Amino acid sequence: MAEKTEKYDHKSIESRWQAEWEGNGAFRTAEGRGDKYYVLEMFPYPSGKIHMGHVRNYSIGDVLARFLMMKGKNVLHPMGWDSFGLPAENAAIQHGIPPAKWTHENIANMRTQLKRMGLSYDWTREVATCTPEYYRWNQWLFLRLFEKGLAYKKRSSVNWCPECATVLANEQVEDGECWRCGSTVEMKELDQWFFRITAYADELLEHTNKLPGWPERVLTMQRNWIGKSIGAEVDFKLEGSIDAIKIFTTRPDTLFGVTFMSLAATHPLIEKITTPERKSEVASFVAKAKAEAKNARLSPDEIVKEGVFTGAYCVNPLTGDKVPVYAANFVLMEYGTGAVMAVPAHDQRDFEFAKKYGLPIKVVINPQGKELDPSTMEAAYVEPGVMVNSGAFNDLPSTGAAEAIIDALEEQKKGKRSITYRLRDWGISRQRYWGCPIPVIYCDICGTVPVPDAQLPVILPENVNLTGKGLSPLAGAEDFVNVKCPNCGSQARRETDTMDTFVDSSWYFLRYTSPKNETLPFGKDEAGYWMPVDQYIGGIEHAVMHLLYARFFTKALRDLGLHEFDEPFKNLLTQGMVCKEITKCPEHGYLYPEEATGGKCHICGKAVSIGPVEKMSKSKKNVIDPDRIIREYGADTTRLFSLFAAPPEKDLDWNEEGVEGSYRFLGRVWRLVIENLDLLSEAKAWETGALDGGARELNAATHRTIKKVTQDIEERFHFNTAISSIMELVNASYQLMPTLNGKGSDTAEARVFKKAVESIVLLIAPFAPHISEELWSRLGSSEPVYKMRWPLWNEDALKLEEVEIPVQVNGKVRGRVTVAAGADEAAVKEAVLSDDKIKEFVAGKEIKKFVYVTDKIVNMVVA
RNA sequence: GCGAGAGUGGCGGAACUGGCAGACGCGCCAGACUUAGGAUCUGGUGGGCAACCAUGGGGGUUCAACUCCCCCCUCUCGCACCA
Repeated sequence: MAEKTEKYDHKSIESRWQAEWEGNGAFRTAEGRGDKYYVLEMFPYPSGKIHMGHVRNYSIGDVLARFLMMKGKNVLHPMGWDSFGLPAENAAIQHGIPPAKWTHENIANMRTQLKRMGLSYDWTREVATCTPEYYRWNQWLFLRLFEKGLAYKKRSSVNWCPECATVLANEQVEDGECWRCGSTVEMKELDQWFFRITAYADELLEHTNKLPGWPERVLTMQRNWIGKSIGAEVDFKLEGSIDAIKIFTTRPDTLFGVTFMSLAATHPLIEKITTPERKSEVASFVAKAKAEAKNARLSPDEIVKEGVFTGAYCVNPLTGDKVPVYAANFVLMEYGTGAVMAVPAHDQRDFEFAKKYGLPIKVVINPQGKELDPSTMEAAYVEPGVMVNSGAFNDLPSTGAAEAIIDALEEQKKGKRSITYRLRDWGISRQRYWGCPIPVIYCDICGTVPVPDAQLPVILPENVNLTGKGLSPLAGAEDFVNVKCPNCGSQARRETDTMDTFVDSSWYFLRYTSPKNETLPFGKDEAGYWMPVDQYIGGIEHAVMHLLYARFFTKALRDLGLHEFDEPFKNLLTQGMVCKEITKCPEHGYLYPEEATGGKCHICGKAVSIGPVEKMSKSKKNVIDPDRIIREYGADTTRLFSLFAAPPEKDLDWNEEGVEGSYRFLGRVWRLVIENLDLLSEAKAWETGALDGGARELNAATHRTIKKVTQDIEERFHFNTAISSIMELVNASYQLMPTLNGKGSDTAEARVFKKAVESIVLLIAPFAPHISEELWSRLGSSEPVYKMRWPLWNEDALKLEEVEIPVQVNGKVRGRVTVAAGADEAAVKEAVLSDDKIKEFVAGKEIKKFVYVTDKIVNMVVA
């Protein structure tokens, strides 16, 4: 071993194996049946470059996929592009690049980057949502939903920027202003297409209880978003009118405590019922409340509850009491019926409102064994209790009374049981160019006509003038708009809105199961085999929108007979953000690290502050370019660090020293093999048999590590601890190295060493696949690692002959004894009491208690 | 305000059903090999001179608590007048 050891050259190793995998179609999915596993990472928007969030996301997925392949599963691990969306349009407006060109270049770029990461995707299944091959099925599915009444058109209000003359998505409205030009956003009524997601509200809610593989907080967020409330609708007749105010309440038990009525400022009845003498006051209040509603930045308790009397009265259907009708700023038109029965004694908002305007407070529920006094109450009593002042319902527990009161209302036809959801139907119309055309034609004679299936896809035209101004860019594309009615043949117009891009991503996981299918969006058999996705991995930011839409689509498509399962994603892993400390100059703000060499700002020379750790973002100048890291340290190091630095669900704190540590570790593994290559290629790996000393220890460590890595990956996704245990085995292998010197390759030491090294190379394969392949082939295998079986551990090898037991006296470790593994208490007690160190602590005292946990610990209580 | 999650060395983080707190890595300190080391290998590294003290704080259960129970504090995320 005189000559210098060959260096770990990540560049040539990684490019060689990537070419190898690509050349022989290494990760092409097997079509055959078998024990399947579908690993899916959320597909990216092709912005042009991958970022660290992608690196982390795909590294997690790739560990799983490669691990499961080695475990013998039939793995589906696809990748694609969520490639419609506004950035492409902005690039066109700002730089004159056609969106299609921009997008496809970005895809090509990012695909190269992903390949450089060595990810085990089956690229033959790649999909891009902006291609007609994909979006024709978007259109096809739209038509099926339309036929079932699950897609419909209605007028609704949208965010409208008067300066840009265009509609904005909610996320493009910042503090009530246009993100692009800063002018105040208005609400505008427009015809919009909707998907009737509310038809599935109950099932979407119910099935959150059938997703044990999802994080609880995601399920909670979805439940809150759906927002089911069970209660009753009650009609309050208006005095001197045939009209009634319909309210929704979850507290029918408080119906006898109603002392006034609150309507949303935009409630249609307000104008009708306001008495002439109150008109001007009400009008100015409504105007003020509307203005306030736009500026929704304030938290609810910062907004003062205000209202105005309309002059009208309505009648409590059960008591016949006459109560005044108010318009109030805290009542939402979008929820329930836009009208609320006010019970100040038992609702905090109503309480505050009543106090402010001197309205009566009537107690109808008392806490058990207590009596509330309205004149001294300081807050509403919202808990259950005993009914009072409620006629026939007095003395009932309030929880039961609610049911009884609804029964009475239903009997008298004054109300009924009712369920309200917070969830609204999904508005999918977008007045944008770079999206999937909605396949509908408007004919003056036939009305709204769906495009016949045979005419799909409705191709998105490429020669469109994009200015960023005006409604729907497609409206100006004459060739596109003007069309013959498929029904009657007369001149007609195409729908010029495109679909929300969330439609595209609501079923892409199904398309992957048969991406080339030309007769259906996906084959029923293939979907039946591969679905559901066994493990879905992505960011928490999609907790509600994407994941709810995808669940809805899955259910709707099931009811269309396209497949037969209820839920798309069996297990969900939401990975944490990638963060880094920020560097800030007191005068020049955020700086890139290289702008602050030596802790000084490069402009003014002032001392900069480092920290705190925040999510990587361009504006904070704390981004790290994955390309650079991969170039300097290699894909294996980059992957390894992003998995080692933190468990996947937690935020990851990026630091370059840590990356170097991972690089050093791979170098250590490299040398472990290369420096001992002669011995390793001659020796046969140890299997079973009696061992002692260092060989026995290393063999036990090997099997312990196999067990730990296997369990950490498959049971807990604790990749960080899996990696750390491999590091321990590497350290242990180095410890045995000196004893190998000069010994033959057929000694037990050499053979155990070989077993340890082989195991290390196989165990790091899912994390650092390139170096693993390289070392595996150097060890003499003609078969690649990805075709190897994952190593198994032998429980017998884990068993120890002797164990060292810590001995506690009164809860403090005072010594240790070594006993035979599995020794009984009597034997251990004898060993403990004959130990000199322990004797000191026990001398002259009485042993009150002796606790022995087999092979673990001794604790004695002495006094 | 409501809901969820989290507080452990200088730092990232371990500790699975209660059983030696701080695995592994970073950083730091020493030694070896070297012309040299920012390469590599080896050893050390929670605090305190010690007894002891230490897992956000305070109580409790237990032979034994980062882990279980009660109260409080802080931070992050989500929802936010939902009737």
